[in-house]
Amino acid sequence: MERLRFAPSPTGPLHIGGLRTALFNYLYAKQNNGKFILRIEDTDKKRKVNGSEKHIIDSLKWAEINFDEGPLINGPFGPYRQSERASIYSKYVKILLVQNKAYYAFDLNEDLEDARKKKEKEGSRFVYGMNSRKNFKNSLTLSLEKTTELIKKNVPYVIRLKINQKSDILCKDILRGEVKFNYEELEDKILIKSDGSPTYHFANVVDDYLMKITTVIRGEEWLSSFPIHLTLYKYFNWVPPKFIHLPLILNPSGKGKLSKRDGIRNGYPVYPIGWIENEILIPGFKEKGFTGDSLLNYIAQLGWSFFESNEMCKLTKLIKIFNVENLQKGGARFDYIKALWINSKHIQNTENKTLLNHTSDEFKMKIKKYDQKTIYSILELVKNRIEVIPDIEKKINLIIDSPIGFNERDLKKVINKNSVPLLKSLSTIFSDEKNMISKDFLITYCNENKIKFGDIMQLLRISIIGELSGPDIIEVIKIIGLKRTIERIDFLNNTISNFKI
RNA sequence: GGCCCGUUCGUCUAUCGGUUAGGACAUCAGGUUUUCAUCCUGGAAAGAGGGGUUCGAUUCCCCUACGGGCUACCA
Repeated sequence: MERLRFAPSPTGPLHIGGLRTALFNYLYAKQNNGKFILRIEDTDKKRKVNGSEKHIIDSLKWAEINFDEGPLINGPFGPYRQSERASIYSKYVKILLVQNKAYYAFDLNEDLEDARKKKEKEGSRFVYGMNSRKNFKNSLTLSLEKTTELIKKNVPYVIRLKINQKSDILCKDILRGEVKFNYEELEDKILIKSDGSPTYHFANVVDDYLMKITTVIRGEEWLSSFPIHLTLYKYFNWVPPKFIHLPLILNPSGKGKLSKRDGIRNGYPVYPIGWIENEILIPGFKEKGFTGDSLLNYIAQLGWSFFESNEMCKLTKLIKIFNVENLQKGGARFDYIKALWINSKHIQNTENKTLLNHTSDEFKMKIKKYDQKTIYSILELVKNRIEVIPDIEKKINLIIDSPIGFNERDLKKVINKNSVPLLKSLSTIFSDEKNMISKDFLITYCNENKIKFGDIMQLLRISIIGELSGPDIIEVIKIIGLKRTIERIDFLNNTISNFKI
């Protein structure tokens, strides 16, 4: 059975790059009737951010990416927070230590820093590895007695992975084929930090093994540490899972990974749901009026494609059609305009009842006064003008509320010295019960009285909704009724009568 | 700088050696409409550059350029 995981660090809010990784893992798992696991990689206490784990879980929940095992719900391979698995890591690192595949290192940070700076001056990179570790203070250079003594004296130490082979290492990625690295350039990565906590590399591999992960789908930023991870599998004699390194989501300019700063600067969201920072809310896609389905639909097409690129897909369909073969290798730039377009398409394909469910409680109360048929017909009338969720209320309100004021620019455009008499006669003909108000009726009326049809329609439109653009005004009149139409015509007339033209 | 990954219209992408290089968003023009939006029709728009391999390369290989990732006791 396939078992996949999403393993974020709670160092801040989840962003859509992470959400996409979660999505692909989820799709692959579900497509194969497998399990999707959420594991919180909170090994770095210093970088842990309050509320982050909640944001991750809430975001997944909002997008309806449900995990089968994870914190809160648990499962057979828990705990699912790495901070709660300390004893496991120390048990496994001992195995490496005993087998001489890992070693203690007592170096001071300053010494390492100096070595780094020195190498940097020479124009190269410092690597704590097979060619340099002899110059440092570790259990490979110190005698056994000295090492035990230092440990006994509580001198801080880290445990490093020992890489000793002088050859290439071939790392197999399903998407990219075999990627070649050289062991000599690899660092003796720290496995256990001086505070006893594991680093990502170690905890991640141990947990993937223990949690029986079969396929790892993660971001390309992990490709360079891929050989370290495979070495760990080899040292433990474990069969590694399959690996897929996803291309990154780039910011719209293509310069660098999509980041929070870009989003704030350019006014688009980067988080699925909002995140509060310094007491201000950074809106997410949810707050901007996206549905979970449309966000998922959009990000699924960043770095992956399927035949009908213009087809709107819900999560259930994505599960069916997802395939690894169509994964892209190059980074994909984020395009908010396209995301917005997909959202509007999703909304327009959604049935009225569901759409109304998305509105505020206040609004739901408000529309209770109207019968359902009326509200549905209004919604049908305005549906193709809805791009984000808040538009639903806005567009319906435009019709059921009387305009509080008029758009001044539009008003100036249509009002002239004929407007007052025209409005008066409109008020009169709308009041006459004998008249069956329809488009044809108005056209005939215009022809008989030598009035431009457009003039009448524009006056009607601005009196009823307060501006010059909007849905079919005859339909609006049918919905709101003649009585209110007349009220609105009269109201406009009164308003402009006091106007200097 | 080093190591790794990548590169098809402005953007997301299709093409698994032979295509008038297709679609979508955006854009432009036209049509429908009382307006705007929707919708419909159409246009402009791409294989980074240079070498190979091949009867034939966007596709395979090499070099260069450009972009990205990594380069922490961060993940």
